[in-house]
Amino acid sequence: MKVVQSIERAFAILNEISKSPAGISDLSRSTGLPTSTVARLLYSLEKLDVIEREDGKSIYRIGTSIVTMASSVNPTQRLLTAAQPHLRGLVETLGEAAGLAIPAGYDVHYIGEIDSPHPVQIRDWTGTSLPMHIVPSGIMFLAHWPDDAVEAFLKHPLDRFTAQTVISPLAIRQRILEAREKGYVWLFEEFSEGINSIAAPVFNHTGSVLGALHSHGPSYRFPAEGMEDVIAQRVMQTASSISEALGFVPNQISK
Amino acid sequence: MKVVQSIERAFAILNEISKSPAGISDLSRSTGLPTSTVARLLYSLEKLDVIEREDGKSIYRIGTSIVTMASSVNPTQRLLTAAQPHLRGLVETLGEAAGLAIPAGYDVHYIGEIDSPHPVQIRDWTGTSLPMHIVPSGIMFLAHWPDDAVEAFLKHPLDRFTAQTVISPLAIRQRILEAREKGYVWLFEEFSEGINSIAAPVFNHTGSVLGALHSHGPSYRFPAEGMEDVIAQRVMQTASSISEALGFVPNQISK
DNA sequence: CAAACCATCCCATAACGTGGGAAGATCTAT
DNA sequence: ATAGATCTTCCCACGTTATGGGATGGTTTG
Repeated sequence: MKVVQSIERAFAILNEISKSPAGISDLSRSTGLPTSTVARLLYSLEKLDVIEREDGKSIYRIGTSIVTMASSVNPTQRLLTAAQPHLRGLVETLGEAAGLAIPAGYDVHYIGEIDSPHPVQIRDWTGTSLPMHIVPSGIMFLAHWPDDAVEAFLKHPLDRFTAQTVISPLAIRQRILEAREKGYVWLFEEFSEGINSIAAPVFNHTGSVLGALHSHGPSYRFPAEGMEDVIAQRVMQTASSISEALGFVPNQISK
Repeated sequence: MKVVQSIERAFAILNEISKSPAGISDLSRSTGLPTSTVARLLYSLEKLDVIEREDGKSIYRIGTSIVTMASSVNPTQRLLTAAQPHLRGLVETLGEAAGLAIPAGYDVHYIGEIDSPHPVQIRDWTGTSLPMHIVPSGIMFLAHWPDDAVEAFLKHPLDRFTAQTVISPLAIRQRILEAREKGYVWLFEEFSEGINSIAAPVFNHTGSVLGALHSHGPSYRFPAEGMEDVIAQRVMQTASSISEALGFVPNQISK
């Protein structure tokens, strides 16, 4: 089937406008369309509240209807969709499960995962929640909280899950600093004996932490000897790609 | 000029989808368009990343390109545009200046105003900032902060601007409670001798406070004898209309 | 003050979107 | 399991509808 021409053109124009507001002839040049065509499309879009302009002026910008539509999308849903292909890629290169989590109070909530191809694999945690201090995604979330919020967290009871679970506020603070600096965290058998895992943060377009990407596997094979750093790089890189897919611009200079 | 048919139809479909994701025949029914037409438009929109669907399924929902476009709009800009007609209306009915402000740290930042038609009028504060405790918009912002944030605010030095300025933490706490309950605040000559003002909050689509609407005038005529409540109602009503224009749904039931 | 630029409007032309309908896919009820 | 109901996808002849050249008038620039 063929894409309807006028719609394709309308969205070409919209994309230009969203990059930076512009007038008819600017848009005619940037899209390569005749001015009369651009004028007609702009007229239509304006009538439909898709774009707007200052009363007299003829500089068009994105209008209310776009914002309204966008506000109807569930951020979690969006994270999942945007991340899907990247998750797949990560699972393929690592050979281990990879998934996504979002913060929910003092817990980490698992929202999606792609399982490892290995016959020996970790169960899928999707839909469940775990305390922040026992999983790397949680440490990553804490690392992006203001200090007083972290202190409040450290004051509430911190359960021990395995012999390795770190529950000392001092050690957790240290670990948070390290997470901030490195951009990832490894946790070894702190939630469950025999499971190691790593996580890196995913940012939304405003630069705040929307969720975390993690990968985990049985400790006998994950991470493979001396591969901690290589894996960390891959995970961070994948997390960055997801952030970018969500509109996050790295090294953003706030205006 | 005439609105381009396919574009009009495409956005009719998009609006339906943003209300709730749907398939071809649902949309055909809700828009009154032939299924083949809907199918073609959906195909086009999907190719352009305006809508998306789960791999196999055919339930369409709003896609990345819409969200990306929307994320490019400056919330303050949007507030100003959406509020414009409502501000005008308020100035007309009250006969006094009305404007908008947003929170900025412990200050209130004035972003726009429409002046009173009176020859005797207050200067336009657009672009300037004032401490929260001396203007009603500021009290309104404080009223929507969590208690511990308010306490932190009250601990920092609170300057006196006029003989009437309330700087006692106790009195400000009281005033905040009243603001929460009533949904508006009057302040009488607390920022400057001879100026009275009132403010009400404006919410965004998530229900958080985006800014505040205020109106002010010379104290010798504003508010007119016994009109405090009537004016308050008008201001609150206008603020609500602006909130709704921004996608805020009153009495929202979170799902 | 002229030249360059821009938004808007008009209209003849045919390209393009349209929608009926068929075929295939999927779901539902018994 | 099976038939019917319902849905999505595909095709194609038709003519409605989008198109773009160009003219007009307004605005900015040098």
